[in-house]
Amino acid sequence: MPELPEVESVRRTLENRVVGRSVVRVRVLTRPVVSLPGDPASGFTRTRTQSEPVRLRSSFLLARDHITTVERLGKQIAIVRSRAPVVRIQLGMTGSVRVDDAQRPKHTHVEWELDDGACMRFVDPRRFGLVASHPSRELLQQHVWSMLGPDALTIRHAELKRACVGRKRSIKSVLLDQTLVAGVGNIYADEALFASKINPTRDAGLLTDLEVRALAREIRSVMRTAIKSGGSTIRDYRNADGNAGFFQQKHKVYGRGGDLCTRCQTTLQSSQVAQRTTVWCPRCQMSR
DNA sequence: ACGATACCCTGATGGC
DNA sequence: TGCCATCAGGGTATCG
Repeated sequence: MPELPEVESVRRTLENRVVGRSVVRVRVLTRPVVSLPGDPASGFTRTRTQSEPVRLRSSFLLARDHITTVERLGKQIAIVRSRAPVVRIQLGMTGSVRVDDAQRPKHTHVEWELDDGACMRFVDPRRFGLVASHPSRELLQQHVWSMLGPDALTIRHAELKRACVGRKRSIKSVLLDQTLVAGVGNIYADEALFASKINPTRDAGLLTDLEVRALAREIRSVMRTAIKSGGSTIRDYRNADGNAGFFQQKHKVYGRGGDLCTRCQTTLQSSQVAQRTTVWCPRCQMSR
C-alpha cells in the first residue's frame, strides 16, 4: 500500500482534477467495500454482510455541492464538499483512485461521473480498501480522524514522545500503529529507523530523548523526500493520474535484506518484527 | 497493554 | 503448462 507519501501523491493529483467539480452520478459495483452512514459499524470498518441491491441516497457524494477540498490524514483521504456529506477513502494494500482511465479497469468498485465529463474510480484488487460516507467534515473528525495519531509528515518531537512514553512494545510496532502515529507503514518505518540509527526491536518506552527527537526528524524527512519522488511503486501503486512513483530506488533498507548497508557495508538483516518483515543494519542500528 | 493469530482478498513469483 | 506454497505497501477482531 500506499503509505503516507503515496496517499499524499494521490491527494495532490486528485485535488487538481476534482476540486470545483460536482458529481453527476455514482455507481457502486462492489457493495462490501462501501460503508454508508447507518450501516452497522460504519466508522473504521467496512460492512461485509450487505447483500441487498445497491440503492444509494442522493446524499452519497452526489451532485448539489461542488467539491471544495481534498484532505488527508495519515493514509486516509477525504473528499470534502461544504454542505453535503464527505467521502473518506482508505486505499488498503492495493487500492487506487484514478481519474479518466480509457476504460473501466478490472476491480473497479466505485465510479463517480463528474460534471466536466471526467470519471473518477476507486480500484482495489485485494479489496482491503474502503470508501465511506460521513454526514459532515465535523463528524468525520469526531468519529474517525480523532482516533488517529499525529500526521507523520509534520510530527513533532513532543508528539512522538507522547506516543512512545511508558510503552512496553517495540518502536516498530508503535510506528505502525495508526492510532499513535498516522501515515507510517512498513516501508517508511524501516527507512526512518535506519536513518535515525535505531533498532526496530528497541522498546519504545526506553528510547532516549535524543533518539526520539532524531526519529521524529527522520520520519518527517523521509516522508517529505518520498513525496517529492511521487512515492514508492513496489508493484501496482499509481497516483490519480496513473503515474508510478520512483522513491523505491532510494530505499536504504526496505526490500534489501541480505544486501549491504549503504553506510557501513554490513549485511542487512531481515526478520519479523511486529509481525511484519523488517530490515535493518545490525551495525548501524545496535539493539542495546 | 501487548503480542500472536486468524481473517479479509487477489496476484505475482518461484520451485517442482 | 500447471499446481502449490509463499509473499505482499493495511487493518480489524479475538484470545491469552
